Amino acid sequence: MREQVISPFPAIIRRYILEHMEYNMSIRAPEGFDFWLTARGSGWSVLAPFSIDEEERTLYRVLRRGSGGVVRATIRQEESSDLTVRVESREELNGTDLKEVKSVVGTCLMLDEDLSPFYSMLEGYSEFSWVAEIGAGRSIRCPTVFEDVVKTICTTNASWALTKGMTRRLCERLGDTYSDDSYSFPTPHQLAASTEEFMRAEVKSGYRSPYLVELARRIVKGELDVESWKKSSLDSASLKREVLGIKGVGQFAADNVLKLLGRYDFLALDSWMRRRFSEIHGEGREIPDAEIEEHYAPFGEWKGLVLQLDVSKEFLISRKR
DNA sequence: GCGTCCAGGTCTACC
DNA sequence: GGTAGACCTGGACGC
Repeated sequence: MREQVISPFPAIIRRYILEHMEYNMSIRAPEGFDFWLTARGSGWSVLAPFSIDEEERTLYRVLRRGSGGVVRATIRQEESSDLTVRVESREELNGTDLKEVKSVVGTCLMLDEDLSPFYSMLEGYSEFSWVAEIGAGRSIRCPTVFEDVVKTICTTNASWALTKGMTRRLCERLGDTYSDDSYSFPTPHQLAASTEEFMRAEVKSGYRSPYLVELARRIVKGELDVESWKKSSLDSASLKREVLGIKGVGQFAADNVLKLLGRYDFLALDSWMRRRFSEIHGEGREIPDAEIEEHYAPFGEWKGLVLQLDVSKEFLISRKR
């Protein structure tokens, strides 16, 4: 559908509107899936090239297709359970392109993840009955493991404002341009072609810069296949050892990457979680990690997710429709 | 406006 | 195996 718009915008904007194509699709969501709770409940949804509109309850994502073109997806959920996805592109898209976008959206929203075993396990814990009631437990992940790892490294030893700044500049400086203010996330090749000096000066990723460039270069050289982790047959402890092989990835970051791979065996404790746990369960006193570990041990392979929900309970319930 | 302090995880060297 | 110090940015705060 080509839009014909007569607008007061400057020429460059008007040309953009006249040239972009729009496609609308719907995606069947799993039973009880709450799109906005999932999108707003995850910090990932505000890290470029994701963005959200609180008023419209909309998630945006700029993405680079396998063939190289850049599109922007606008994702919402109306009253029905179906998700609506509007895809904007400056090139004509065919069925294969749209199928690719649909698949990426499914990956980002973890639509393929079955949480019913998790909800069944929680049935024995009345203090967590709210989790299944509101359909909590899902979050946003990136289209690639590479992007998830890069962003996780950008969260380490950084305030949230700094993390947001680093990821935004990564897209602006190294990604592909979709419009004046939206860019795709750089591919491993794009990041590998950068330098530590450029990253320090332009992305302001500081001492993380050599780690990020090295990660991308190892992937490009074929020394490291992080995408294979999605379907790895390794047990979580062995997979975690592999993740820890990336420079810049320590205990917290490795646990977080595993969570994004759908494995919740580890806690991914950061300073905010420790503080929240202390407020909720320790009357503000400092609590050793071993004690937190012990607290969630009964939840076994789900303990990381239970901790995450436990410390975010108020926020999640307040975001529920 | 400037300087100082602090928060935020990981790495490396050292014991 | 455990610990101390360095790494870097941006926000808060005091002057």
